[in-house]
Parts: sequence; C-alpha cells; structure tokens
Amino acid sequence: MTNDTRPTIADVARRAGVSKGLVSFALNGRAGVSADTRERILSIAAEMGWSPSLRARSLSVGRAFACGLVIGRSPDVIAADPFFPSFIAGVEDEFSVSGQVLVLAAATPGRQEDDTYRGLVADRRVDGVILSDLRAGDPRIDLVAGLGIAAVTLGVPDVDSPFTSVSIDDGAGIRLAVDHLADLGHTDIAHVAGPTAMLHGRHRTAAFERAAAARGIRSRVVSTDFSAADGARATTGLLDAETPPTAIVYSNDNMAIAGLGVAQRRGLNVPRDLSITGFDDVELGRHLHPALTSVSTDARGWGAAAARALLIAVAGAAREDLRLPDPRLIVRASTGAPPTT
Amino acid sequence: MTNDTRPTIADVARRAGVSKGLVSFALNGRAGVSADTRERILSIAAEMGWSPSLRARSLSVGRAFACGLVIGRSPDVIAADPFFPSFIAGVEDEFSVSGQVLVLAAATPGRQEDDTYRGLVADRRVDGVILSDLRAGDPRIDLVAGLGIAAVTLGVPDVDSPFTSVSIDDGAGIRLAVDHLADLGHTDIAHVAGPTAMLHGRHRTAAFERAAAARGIRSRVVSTDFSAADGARATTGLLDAETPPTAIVYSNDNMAIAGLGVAQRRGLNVPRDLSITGFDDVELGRHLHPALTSVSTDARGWGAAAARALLIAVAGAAREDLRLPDPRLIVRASTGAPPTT
DNA sequence: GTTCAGTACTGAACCGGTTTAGACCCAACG
DNA sequence: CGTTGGGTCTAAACCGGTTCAGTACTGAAC
Repeated sequence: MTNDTRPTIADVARRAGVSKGLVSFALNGRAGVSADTRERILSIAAEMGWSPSLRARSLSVGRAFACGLVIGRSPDVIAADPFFPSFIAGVEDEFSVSGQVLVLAAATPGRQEDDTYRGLVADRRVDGVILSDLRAGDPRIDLVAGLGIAAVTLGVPDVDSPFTSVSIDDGAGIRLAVDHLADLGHTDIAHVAGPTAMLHGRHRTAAFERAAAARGIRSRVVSTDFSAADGARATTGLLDAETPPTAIVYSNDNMAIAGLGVAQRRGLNVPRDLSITGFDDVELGRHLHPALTSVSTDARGWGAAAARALLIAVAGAAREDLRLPDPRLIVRASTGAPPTT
Repeated sequence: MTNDTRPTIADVARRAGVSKGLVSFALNGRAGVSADTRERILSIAAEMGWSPSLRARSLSVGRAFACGLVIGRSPDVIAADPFFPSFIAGVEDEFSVSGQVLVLAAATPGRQEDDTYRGLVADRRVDGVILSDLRAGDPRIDLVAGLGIAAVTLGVPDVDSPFTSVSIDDGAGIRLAVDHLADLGHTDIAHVAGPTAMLHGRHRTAAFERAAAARGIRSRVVSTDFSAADGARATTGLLDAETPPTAIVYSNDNMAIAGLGVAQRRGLNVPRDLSITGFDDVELGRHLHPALTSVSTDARGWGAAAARALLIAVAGAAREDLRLPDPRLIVRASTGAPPTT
C-alpha cells in the first residue's frame, strides 16, 4: 500500500541521460543549462513525480525551511487569549505560500522557556524565531542572538537588539479608550493591566496614565496575569474601594468580560453605573449584553507582517523595523455617561 | 559573534582516536563498544559540546522527528475556540520530553486542507499527523493512508481507518446536561449544535436526541458553524418560536455565552426564564453573570494522549484505540427550574 | 590559425550522520 | 597447534541533495 520509494534526483538524471548536478541546476533555475535541456529535465521530473527531498536539501544547504514560535505563557492563559490563534493564522497566510513551515513550541512545566529556544536552535530545527510577549530587559534577545539565528520581535524591546521589530502602537488604542470615556464625562477611570513584566503591559499602562493626565482624570492601575480570574479579582478590588471608578479600561477582552460579570453580579448596570472597555475585540464581545466596547487590533495582519519580516531576516537582510497601523476603538454598548451623583 | 561551526561527529572521532562509526554506536547505546571506550567517547563528546545534527540524522534514518497538526477550521472560529490552544499545550507536554516537535499548518484561503496535508507529507516534514475535527466520510483518512504516514484520529471515524483513534465520549457530556435539566423539571429543551458535517457535532446531536427521548422531552436542534454570531442567530430563532424552549444546550461555551447575551438583551432572566448549558468549560464561564453551567472536557489531557498514541504509531505499533474518561458536568448558576406557566 | 571567452555539461567532493561488511585480536576448544 | 567464535573496532557505502573544479565544444576576435 505504502509506496515509500520516491524517485530521487539520481533516477531523474539517469532517465534524462544527464548528471545529477545538471538536474539540480535545472530545478533551481541556475545558469549553465541550455533551454531545451532544462525543459526536458523538468518535464521528465514532472512525469516521474519527483520533488527534491527536503531533508537532503536541508542537510546540504544548511537551512531548515522552518521558523519557530515559542509560547511562553501558561497554557491556561493561552487558551483564553484569542491573540495567538489569529496571529498564527496570519503567519500561516505567509508561510504557506513560501514553502515554510511553522514549528510551535510551548514552554511546559517540565521545560523552561530558555531551554525551549535552546533546544529548537541546538537541533537547527528552525531558521528563525518570532519573539512574542516581550518582557522588560528580555533575556531572550541576547540568548537568541548568541545562538546565531534570525529573529523578529513583536514590539520594540527596551534593550539593544539586532533583530527587526514588528510593532503596533497599543498605547494608541488605550488612549482612544480613555479619550472616549473622558468625552462621555468620566473623571475617574481605572486600568486593569497585564503583567508588569511584559513590555506591552507597561506600554499600555504608561499610555493610560499619560492619557488620563492629559484629560485631568483621576487614574489608578491594577496589574494582573491576564486571566479572567485575575480580571475578576481586580474588578472586585476596584469596586470595593471607598470611591470606585466610574469606568474601567481592561487590557484584554477576557478580563473585561469577567469584570462585566462581577459588576452585574453586584447589581450594577453596565454602562449606567459603570463603563467598561476591552482590548482585542473578540468576536464574542459584540454578542454580550451589553455589547463590549473594545480596541480592535489586527492580530492576523500582525502575524503576516511578522512572518514576512522574518523571512527577509532569514534571507540575511539588514534589520528594518516595521510599524503597523494603529488600532481602532470599536464603540458599543458597554460605555456610556457616568452616573450623575 | 555567531560561532556557527559546531563540532561534527568526525571531530569527536578524531579527538577520541576512533572511527565515526564507533562514535555513532557509542551515542546510540548499541552493542559492540567496550564500556570504557564508550565512556571515553561520551565524555569527549560532552566536553566538546557535540550533539548530533538532526538534519543529518533525519536524512540517514529517514525520519523527521516531527509531527503535524493541520487546522481546518477558519481562523476566526479557531480564535474563539479554547480547544486548540489547550489541546496543543497537551501535545507539547508529551513532545517536549521526547525530542519531537509540533509542526502546525493551517488551511488558509490560498490553500485547501488536502493540499496542506499533501505538502506536509510530500516534503516528508512530519512522521505523523493528528487528524482533528473528523467529518462524516472524512476523505482525509484515505488521503493520509495513501500518503503512507502515521496518524491518529481525534474521535472514531465513520469510515474504515487504519489509524489509532483517541476519543472522548462527548455524547456522555450532552447526556449529563440533558439529565440535569430534566431533573430540574424542563420538558422542552433545544440543542444548538455544531456543523452537521462534523462527526462530533453529529454525536452530540444524536446523544441529545436520545437523552431527550429517554426523558420524554420535547427536543429540537439547530445547527451552526460554531461561531458566536451563529450561536446568537440560532438563539434568536429559538426564542422567536411560538413556544420557545425553556432550556438550551449549546455545543460550545462560546455560543452559550453569545446566547446568554441574546437572552439578556431580550430582558429574559437566566436561569429564571431560560436555562443555558455550555460545552468546554472555559475559564471565563465561571466569571459570567450568571456563571455558566458547562460540560468540562480535558482538552489538554486529550492532547497528551493523542501525542503519546501518535508516537507509538510512528514507531510502528499496531492500531490500538484509546478512550478517555467521560466529561463531567459543572453545574453553576445558568441552569435552574423552568418558569412556572 | 591560434587564442580566447563563453556555454553546456560531468565527476566528485561535500553536508553529517547511520549502517554494514569485514579486519583484527584473544580466548577456548578439539 | 589449528580452528572456531565472540568482542572490538575500522573503512566505506549510503541517505539525496548542492556545489565546485574542470573538460569539451562552440563561435568570435585578432
């Protein structure tokens, strides 16, 4: 049943009456092959159903024809985060047309993140990696640079980096949310942020504080691990305060939805008693009651852009940073004027 | 900076004063090497920081040391589905300890699912694949079998298959939900199902109808594409009926949450006016208001089991089907007694 | 008519491992 | 003392491509 003896380049060469080398030249479109010989070789190859063995190719040219993505977050948080699936879809949009393949590795309980990278590279399984969820003073930059492999970073690192960065100004998204709430009349807004160790969390927090200050708004920030549970906890803490905020800007939709649940459970009406904004604009958000006002980022486009940049970097081009279009705020029913005291 | 000249087996052999072959024997723990020679070779290898080139190994032994997962759903649906990330985490739990790697491929607009498999296998990039989201009369079984590669299926296919299946009885989960609702007094329950083309959707629907019949319950089923939007649409249709059901069993949490939104938007109180159950038990569910009653399946455990089974199949073992523990129903606040007419 | 350049092609080395056939040594046995 | 046999090790083939040095032939230039 399984016919595992695929034709090799030698079979094609024999059948075409030429040397292996010439077949290789013909296939790779290199000079030094006459037009009709090339055509003959190619048609014989097609007829025999030959395609070069990626493994042999990989060994002789020293490339893996694959790139890696290491996911550092805990699986539970990943599962709740719509970013990765969309992002991966975007990466695939690009890879699938260029014969590349995506190797996914997750840092698991039994294996630290660093070891995951080291393993991927030590085996030369990938030609490049995508560094996501950048942290402050991220050690992976030096690690990967030392490992001698191409990479792109998602976001601009806060340390010297030899790698192309592909970034989106998520601060702009937070700013839009704050301005929207300020326009509605809110003067006391809280921000439920991601982990402070993560760079994008910091950016969003800084953007939040700047935007709040610019509008003369009382602001407070509480940081979380991005999980719904932590979002709920943070919300409870905020609503328990002496003078609770009249609006909360969450740094992801998952936490915003959990926060909405907490508020409703306390008998609060959203948006009459409390306004809420999310971040990611997951599909689910528009079907909630009330529908969630959220910052929409193009995760899929980001994935495609990162993949493209990585392929360029693998090819040896110099670093050239890329900035994607700013996110937009999708205003729905979860935001409104603050309660009149 | 980049020291790209890793030591090769020849370097180790020279340094140890033996032949390449013997180093290979020593490394792979094969007989024919004296104990002290083996030790000497191994310690020299360690000292030189040598590890065998996966590419060379791959070429000579004819294995890729990688397995593939092709995701056939549209990226938007994947993004909303917590199953894949958890499942992948489980796969990684297993692969990371056995030096395997997960190659992820997504069927993209520019590339049909079949071509994705074909490409993965034609390049011999993987030693095996995981077939998820089994469809009725799934053509991928024959395709992959014809391609001559190992595989495991997630769920038991409805056609002849040479592959090990790793399955979970999701029908049991649906039955638990129906029984729970029947116990509460419901006599008119609807099921918002997944696509009819998908086998697990069919199983759940069949289980629903059987369980309803067993309890003498009026039942109806509407099928969807698994998206929140379609879940909302289905819910609207059900609630618009002459005599709407008093409870709805959704086949994933995402649709259940969207359905909850639809009900609340209409001014219905859940669970007083309408009971709702989900499927997946996402973390978010317990933070909603009301907290979602849902069927909990161990996606991560499933991933680990599938990975283990696949590695066994790749090693050449005979097919041996595997059935995972039944899912459980987590009762929360979204289900209650039906309204008294 | 030789030199020269250029094109088309071959043969062999190479990537870095695995695997097999066989050489060599020493002990035991008839 | 010659043979057999088991254990240790080497040399070389092999996996299936790429690449480079070099050869043979062609046509143009001097």
